[in-house]
Amino acid sequence: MVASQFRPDLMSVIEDMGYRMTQPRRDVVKLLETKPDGFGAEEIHAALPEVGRATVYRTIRLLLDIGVICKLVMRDGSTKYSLARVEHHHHLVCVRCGTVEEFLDSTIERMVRAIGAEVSGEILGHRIEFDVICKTCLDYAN
Amino acid sequence: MVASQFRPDLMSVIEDMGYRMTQPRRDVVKLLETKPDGFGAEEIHAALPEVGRATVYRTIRLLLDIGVICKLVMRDGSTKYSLARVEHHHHLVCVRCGTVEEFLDSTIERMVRAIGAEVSGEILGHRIEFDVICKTCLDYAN
DNA sequence: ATTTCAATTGAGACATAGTATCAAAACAAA
DNA sequence: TTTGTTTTGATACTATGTCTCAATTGAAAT
Repeated sequence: MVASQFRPDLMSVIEDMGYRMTQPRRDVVKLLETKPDGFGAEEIHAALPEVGRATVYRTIRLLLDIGVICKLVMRDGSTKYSLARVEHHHHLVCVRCGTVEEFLDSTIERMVRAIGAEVSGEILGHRIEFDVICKTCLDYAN
Repeated sequence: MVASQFRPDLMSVIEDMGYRMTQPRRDVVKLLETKPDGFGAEEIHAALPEVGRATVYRTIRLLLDIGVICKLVMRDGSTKYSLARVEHHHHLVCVRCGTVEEFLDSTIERMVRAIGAEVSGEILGHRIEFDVICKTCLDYAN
């Protein structure tokens, strides 16, 4: 099951957390919201010359802390950030076109619980990413 | 089920792949084999002043390519490398003491197949890491 | 044992991603 | 409008890794 597209306005989330509504933050957030397939920090910085590099990184870190975006490590080791539409999910990353799709699956959560029972320690969290070739790319190849 | 400790000699794997047996490679590999809980590149470089930094990184990349070590991304975003005792496995990383345990589980592989049937694209690979508090650390806390 | 030559090395420059510092500017509450 | 805290931008710095290139080395062929 693919995650729904619903997502509250990011800027109001920042406000609700007690952070200030500044112009640089508005600029960064507004741009991020146009990137459904994830984004890199330098890409954002390049697109917003009026916002300092440090501020771009600080805003990304802030959004990560709040939990409204997540950090993805690609197969090639590079980093991408992606809007988090739902709280807990995993990612399907297309290795051909780079699109990132959120993935919700009760199978995974059942599995995590099953493994929790098997291992001797205590499971705190997990990171799961699937490398795929998405439908669009598959179709295009044929 | 935790992966077995068996592993062929790394240096002979390099040789078998047609790469040269050089002194720097021997030094790096010999050191890695003493690190069951993973290692960082700079840690290896610092411990081997007679081997150039580039060579340390090159050797690590070589071992990654061959598939005898794997790259782990920790919860804090830092990178660690870890000996791969078995070909396909996942990791249990203790967030307290840092030990890395390999993990083999048919549940995971069944799950991956099940998800493959659900998604529209084609699954090529996956990365799965569990953050845990290992038995030793749990016991120590009590 | 010596030659040969591609593979490998070390030094150091470069690249990339991100953090720290700190004076100046901008919010927002009073 | 004042005030005091947050936030910012410029820039230096750190960490991790790659690239370049002349010099060296391993090992295969003599």
